[in-house]
Amino acid sequence: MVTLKDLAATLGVSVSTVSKALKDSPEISEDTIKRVKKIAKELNYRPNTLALSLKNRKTMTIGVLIPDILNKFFSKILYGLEQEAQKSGYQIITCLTNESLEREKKALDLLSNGSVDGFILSCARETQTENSIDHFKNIIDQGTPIVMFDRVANDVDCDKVIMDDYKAAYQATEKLISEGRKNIVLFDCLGALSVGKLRNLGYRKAIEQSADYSSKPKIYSTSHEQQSITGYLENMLKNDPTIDGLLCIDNISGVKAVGAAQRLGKDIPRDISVIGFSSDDIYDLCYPKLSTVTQRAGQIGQQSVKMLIDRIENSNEVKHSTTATVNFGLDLRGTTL
Amino acid sequence: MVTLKDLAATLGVSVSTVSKALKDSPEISEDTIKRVKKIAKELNYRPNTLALSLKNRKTMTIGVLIPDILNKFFSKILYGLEQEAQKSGYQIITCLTNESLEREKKALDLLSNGSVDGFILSCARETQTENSIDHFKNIIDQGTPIVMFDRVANDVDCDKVIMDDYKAAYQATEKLISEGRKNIVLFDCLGALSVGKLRNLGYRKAIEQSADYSSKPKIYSTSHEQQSITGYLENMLKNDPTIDGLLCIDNISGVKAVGAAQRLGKDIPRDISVIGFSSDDIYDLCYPKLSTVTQRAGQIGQQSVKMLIDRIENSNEVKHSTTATVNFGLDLRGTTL
DNA sequence: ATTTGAGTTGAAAACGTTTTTTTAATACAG
DNA sequence: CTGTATTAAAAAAACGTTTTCAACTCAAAT
Repeated sequence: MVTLKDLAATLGVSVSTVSKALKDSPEISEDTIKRVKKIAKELNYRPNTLALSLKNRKTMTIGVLIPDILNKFFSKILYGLEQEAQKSGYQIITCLTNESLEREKKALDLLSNGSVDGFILSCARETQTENSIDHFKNIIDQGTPIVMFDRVANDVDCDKVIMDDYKAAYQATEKLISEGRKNIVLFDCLGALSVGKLRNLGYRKAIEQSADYSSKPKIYSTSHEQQSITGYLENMLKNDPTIDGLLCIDNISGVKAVGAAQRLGKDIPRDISVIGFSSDDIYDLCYPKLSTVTQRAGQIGQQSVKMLIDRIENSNEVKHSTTATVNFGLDLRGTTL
Repeated sequence: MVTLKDLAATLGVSVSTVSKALKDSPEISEDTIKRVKKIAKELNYRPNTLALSLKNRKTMTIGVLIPDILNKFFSKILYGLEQEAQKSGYQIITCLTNESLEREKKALDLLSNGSVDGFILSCARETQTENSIDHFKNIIDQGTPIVMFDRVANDVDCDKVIMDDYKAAYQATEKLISEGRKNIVLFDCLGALSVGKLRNLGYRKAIEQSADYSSKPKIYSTSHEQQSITGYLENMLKNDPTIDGLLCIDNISGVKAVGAAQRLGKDIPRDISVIGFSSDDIYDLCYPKLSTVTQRAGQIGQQSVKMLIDRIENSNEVKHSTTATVNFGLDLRGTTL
């Protein structure tokens, strides 16, 4: 690593002269500037980011906490975050919390000592189950801004980016009702996740509000172990054979449900309509293609970065927290009428 | 941010005393140590990582370059990397190169000024197409170690972690031959990727070497646009109706092929056997479940971290580059006999 | 009473920057 | 000539650490 000192030494001038020359300071003579730049290029000098960050108390780095990188929704988010951060010259340092509260705390702790200018995060499952929020509050009190997305903690005062999960489930359910379905079921393997609750609520509301629909809301739920989902769905469809509408509120079970129904000899979408939630290209993995509520993951990421950078770069202004809502899509493909 | 200076000021001692006290130096009296630690805890002092890195010329950070985070193989790798890095107290800073050579160069450039202790990367598609390697060599010459995984550049002298793609394709093909298949096709949408070439080679070799198999190798290839793959596969199976064995060498088209074959009225695995490549749980998204060559992505990640940290922490020793080969699995599920 | 030395503490340098303050040298006006 | 601008460069301080070395205090040993 070649430093200013090295340049100064080879040229026989002082470090400060070199530093100024490299930024075209008017204090330095044209000639010196030229010489300095020449040698800097020759020796491939590049300023040490660490030293700069230390000096400026600004790292141009965003800490990102992702609960589950294996979930495509989150990898898409990460993609959006990266894209947008890069535009403004920010780096991203990613920590995978793996749905664990402890790891979330650790990650926050590790980075909140000057390593990052702010955080963008989605709460770990455990964090939401236990409704733990003090660790967030500490960071914020300490002056480091946080933007939460998707799985947000309502009781923490910070900027948030969400999708209108309530409305999405509501509209998807409405669609099923409008098809004349009589036994519309919500399948939930999201556990205590905030988004799951909202989707449940939206479904219920749509069912209860509809004049054309006489049955009660009916929710099947199971824990989030992916392995058994296929089996669970098959049993569900076997034991409750009049199900003719199915809203799957997680990322993947829509596709599995289509397969399960077909194996039971059901014709899709004649006998049963299926709508999934997805940020994925997974809809193409069954036939007919899955109709989905589409989460605009990329947009959520972009929006989060914008809000965080705004906070960081205007940290002097006081401005109370805002919540941005990113639009969802209701993409009707082959599994609905 | 509370610093040593702050602690020193509140206690009326010097900064050096505080520093030493916090690390239980025998130079410092028991009493002082106690007082220092107490106040440090009270004020929630945490050492500034930036300052430490600058001082120690060691960042405990690994730069990771991922070509495509939307590819589950890579997200699994990232997961493995994180897990393993954490064990040794290393941070990971991720850059998504998005398959672009230019972004790969930029990322390397950005981080190779003291921000990271080493790199772990898989080459961008463009890098492999253009066979560009100088940017890697520069980094290495400069003294920063690189570990490459999966998509490696043969002409760069550095540690590498790969799967035996050649052998994997060979064995998968052998399996199809041993079923008595007569028209075994390889479907390739991997373009110029190094791993794709190896898989092609393995397939060819198995076909050509087999005494029981009379046809020539037959390879269908298309560009890597995911959208059209389903259609392409359907056409392929329609136009070449005697295909009875199919080796799909990318992550996703195996599932699509199963669907396509079924839509053409073929019974799987009676009429046609399908084997995919995967690091994914995607095998469960068709029925019967997809037989796959399984890439142990997590292991690849772990191994990469181990090798890099070994390099970093023993940078004094000269030791020539090694290539680790991580085992693959041949998981026969429902789409083979 | 002086020396030795152990036990504590503090000062200073270093890591690589930027920026403010000083210094030195030259040019010009009175 | 003297004093004052002007210019160009260097020195020093700062960011937050760690570490080496110096300094001081007090008691024990001579």
